Amino acid sequence: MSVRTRFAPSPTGYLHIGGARTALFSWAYARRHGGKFILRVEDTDLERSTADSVDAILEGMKWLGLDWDEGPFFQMQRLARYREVAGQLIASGHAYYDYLSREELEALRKDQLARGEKPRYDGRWRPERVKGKTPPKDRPPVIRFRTPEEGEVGWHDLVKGPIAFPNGELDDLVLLRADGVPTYNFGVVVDDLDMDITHVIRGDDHVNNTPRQIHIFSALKRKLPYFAHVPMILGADGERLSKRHGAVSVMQYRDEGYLPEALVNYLARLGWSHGDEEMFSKESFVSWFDLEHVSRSPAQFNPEKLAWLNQQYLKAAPDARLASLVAAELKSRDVPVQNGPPLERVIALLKERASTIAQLADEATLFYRWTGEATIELEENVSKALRILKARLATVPWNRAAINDAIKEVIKSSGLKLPQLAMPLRLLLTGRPQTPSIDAVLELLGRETVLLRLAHHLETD
RNA sequence: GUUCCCGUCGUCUAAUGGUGAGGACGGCGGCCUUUCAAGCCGCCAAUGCUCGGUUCAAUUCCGGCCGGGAACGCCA
Repeated sequence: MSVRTRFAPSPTGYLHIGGARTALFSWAYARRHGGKFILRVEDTDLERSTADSVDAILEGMKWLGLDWDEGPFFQMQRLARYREVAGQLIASGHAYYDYLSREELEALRKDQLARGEKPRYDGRWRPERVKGKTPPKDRPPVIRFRTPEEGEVGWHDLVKGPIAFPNGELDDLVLLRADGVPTYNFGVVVDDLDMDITHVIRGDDHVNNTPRQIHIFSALKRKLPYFAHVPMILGADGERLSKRHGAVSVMQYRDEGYLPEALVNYLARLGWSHGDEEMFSKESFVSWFDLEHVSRSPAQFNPEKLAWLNQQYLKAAPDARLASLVAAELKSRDVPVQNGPPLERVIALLKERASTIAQLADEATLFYRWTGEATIELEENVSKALRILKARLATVPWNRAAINDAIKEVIKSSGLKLPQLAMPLRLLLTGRPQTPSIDAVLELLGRETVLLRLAHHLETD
C-alpha cells in the first residue's frame, strides 16, 4: 500500500512555526516514499474557525513549497458522513445517546474536582445503566463513545516507540454534538479512514488523544494507521511558543526577509538530523527524511541559527532574485530606486553582508537616498586631500580600479594613511561608518552623485 | 492531582555497552582587511543525579530520584 499522509490544521489563526514543521515532516514523508500528501481543514470549531485563517494557512504552505496532492477537504462539508458513522457505532453498541446537559456536566466536574478526582463523565447514560430511565423530552442528546473500562491501549509510535495507556484513564468522549458537528477525535478518525491515511504524523500534543482514537478505529473494525508524534517547538527561552517570542507566523518570516528555502532548511533541521548535514536542499531533505531520526525531545527555536542559515542562502541566491525582493521592500519604504545605480549590481556588492532581505534593503538605501548629514569635523589636511581627490575624480575613467588608483595617489601626495582618507570619505558620501570597499561604493554611486555629494560638504567648510 | 512523554556543550544535534563524546549556531581569540561584514584558523563548552541493578565495562540497558513538557472539553 502506498503512503498517504496528511496535514490537518484547524483554521483558527495563521500557520505558525510548529504547525509548519509538522506539515513539513508529513509532506516530506509522503514525498520520500512516493506517496500522497493530503490537506484537510478541521473547521469544526464554529466559534473560532475563519475563512481568513484558511487562506493564511494555504498561503503559508504555498510559500514554503509544501504542495498537497488532495484537498483541501473541509470537515464541515462532511457532516452527513460523520452522522452515518456515528449511527453505525450506536448500532454496534459502541456508542450511545447521552442526555446530560452542559450545566449538569459542569456541576459534575466541579464536584469531582472538589473531591480531588480526575474530572470525567461518569457514564450515567451508558446503555447498561439506563434501564428504567426515560430521556428528557426536549433535550437533544449528544453521542458518546462507549470506552472499554478494563485493559489498556497501546501502539508503537514511529517516533517515540511503544506507548500504552490504561483504559481506566479514559472516559466516554463525545463523538457527535447535538447539532451533528463531530468533535475532534471523531472527525479525525472518520477522515483518516475515509482518506486512507497510512501514516498519521502530528504534534506531540496529540499523544494523549491517540488511545481514544485507537478505540474508535477498533470499534469500526478498521486497521490502524501508523502513528508518529513529533515533539513540539519551544521558544528560545524554553517556553511554549507564543506571540511574545516575536515571529511565530510563517508569513512573518517572509515579511521580515527570510527566504522560504532557508526556513524550510532550518525547520527540517530542528528535531531531525542526517549526520552532520546542516545546509541542504529540499530535494536532499526529501531523499534523506525518515522518522527514525526525528528527535524524541522538544526543540528550542533558535533565531540566530535561522539568521545564519538565511544569510547562507542569501549569499547563494541569484542577484536578480534578490533584487526583485529588495525592490519590493524598498518600494514599501518609499525609497526610490529609479535614479540610482542598477539594483542588481548593488545587491551583488551587498549580499554577503546581510542576513535578511530587510537588512539588505537597509544597506542598499545608501545608494538611493542621501540626507547630506555628516557629523564630522575634517582636519585641514584631510579636507585638502578630499578637494584634490574630488578634482581627480572629475576626470578619472569611472571604474573601480581607476578610482582606487586616484585614491592611492592622493594619499601618497598628501602623506595620509589610507584609513585617514577612506573613513571620512565613506562618511561624507554615505553617512555611514560601515560600507563595502569605498572604491566599489564610489563606482556604483556614479561620478555625478559622488561629485555632488562631495561638493555639498567641501563647499560648506 | 492523575495519566502520558522527554532529559548529550547556552542552543540544534551526532555517536557508542569500551571514544580524545563529533558537527553546526553562538561566544571568545587570531588571520585577512580600508571600516563593517564575509571567509579562513584556533579556543571555550555537554552525557540531569556523590542513587541502586545488569555487566569485565554503563553516558548508553533496567529501576529510582530530580527536572521539564503535554493531556485530562459538546477546542482542535
